[in-house]
Amino acid sequence: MEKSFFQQVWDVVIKIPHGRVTSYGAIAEFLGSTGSARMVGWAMNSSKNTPKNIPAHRVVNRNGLLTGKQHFGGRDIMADLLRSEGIVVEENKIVNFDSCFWDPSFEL
DNA sequence: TGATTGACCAACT
DNA sequence: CAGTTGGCCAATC
Repeated sequence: MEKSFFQQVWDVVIKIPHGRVTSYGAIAEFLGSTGSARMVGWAMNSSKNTPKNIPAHRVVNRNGLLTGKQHFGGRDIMADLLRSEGIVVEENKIVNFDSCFWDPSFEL
């Protein structure tokens, strides 16, 4: 059985270290194409459809902006979760994004 | 069953 | 500098 694109995304996101973040494009590129970045977002949306707990709050856009925070059910749930992990978030974006950025192709 | 959208990114105009 | 297009895969209308 071959994993679908979504399952591969989940597998990578789950392996993100605590207190670390990554971008949709990084995951998509790791999987093969930057064009699949949109699918990563969809995978997050479907993440609730899987028994695995997907730390989608650790996945942000290329600018470190919390684009999908609105999908967390609340307004600043995503930012609050990131702050809880030691990540500095301000105005819906990660301040030290460059410091806590995690590249799947680099550490995985 | 075909067309559109979707939490993106990069390049082109 | 800002707006548009192409790309990728899957789900929803």
